[in-house]
Amino acid sequence: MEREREEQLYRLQAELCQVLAEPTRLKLLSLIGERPRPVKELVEATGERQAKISQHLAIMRQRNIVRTDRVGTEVHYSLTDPGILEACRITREVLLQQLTQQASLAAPLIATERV
Amino acid sequence: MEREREEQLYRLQAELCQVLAEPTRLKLLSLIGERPRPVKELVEATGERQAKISQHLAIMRQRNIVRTDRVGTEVHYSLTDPGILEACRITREVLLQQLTQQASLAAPLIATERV
DNA sequence: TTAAAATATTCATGTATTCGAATACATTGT
DNA sequence: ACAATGTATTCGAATACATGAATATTTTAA
Repeated sequence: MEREREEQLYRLQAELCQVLAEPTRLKLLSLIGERPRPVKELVEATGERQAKISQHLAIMRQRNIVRTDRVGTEVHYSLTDPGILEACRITREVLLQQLTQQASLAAPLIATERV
Repeated sequence: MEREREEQLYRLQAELCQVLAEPTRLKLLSLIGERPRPVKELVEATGERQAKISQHLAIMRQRNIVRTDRVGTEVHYSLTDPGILEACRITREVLLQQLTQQASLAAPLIATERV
């Protein structure tokens, strides 16, 4: 039963990470993280089609990552838990670490330009 | 061009998160994070089939999340960058936050046992 | 050199995800 | 009530992903 519970947690954690596993959603989280935003603004800022943005927002709503409130005809999106930004930040950091590491591996090869 | 670069980064970040978006891989990262481990041990600890573990390890190898070195017939896996553990930790934390929040929302409903 | 142990790969298949296109829904102002 | 604006949903197609089964590869020890 303890095992079962642990697996359940890993499954949920994976689902959470799945939300972060899409470039458009990462961009949206970053934008919404700065301040609450109407969909219109998100569409504009990303340059993506409205339907696409709406779909991604729907996914994040379902996961309770974002919340909405209406302001007239607009729907404003904000983060349910700003902690998600930390997750974004860390993954970005790990990525950059990876990239610089790869770059420093590649540098000598580029410098000598030999195989 | 700046735009292009930013999109590229989001794409890579998403790919990194994709690695974290699978329960078995999260479990594996946790195990490997404790100390380097031979595949055998990972198979045993997870209770999953060897092929499955090997496939997930292959994915993480391709993404440079883990590295290997042979010790006799065994292949020992270790983390390339322990920073990835931070990412796991944060996402787990956000998840738990979410769960307790939902629980506290549900509690009054359960207490009164009414619809 | 062969057997055994440990690990990796390939292939087939079912399932999930993403996206565009079209359309529906909701709110406000007239 | 209607038009306009802003947002959401549905559907189909393409693609990606996870998994089991079978098989291959590598290393050691005999």
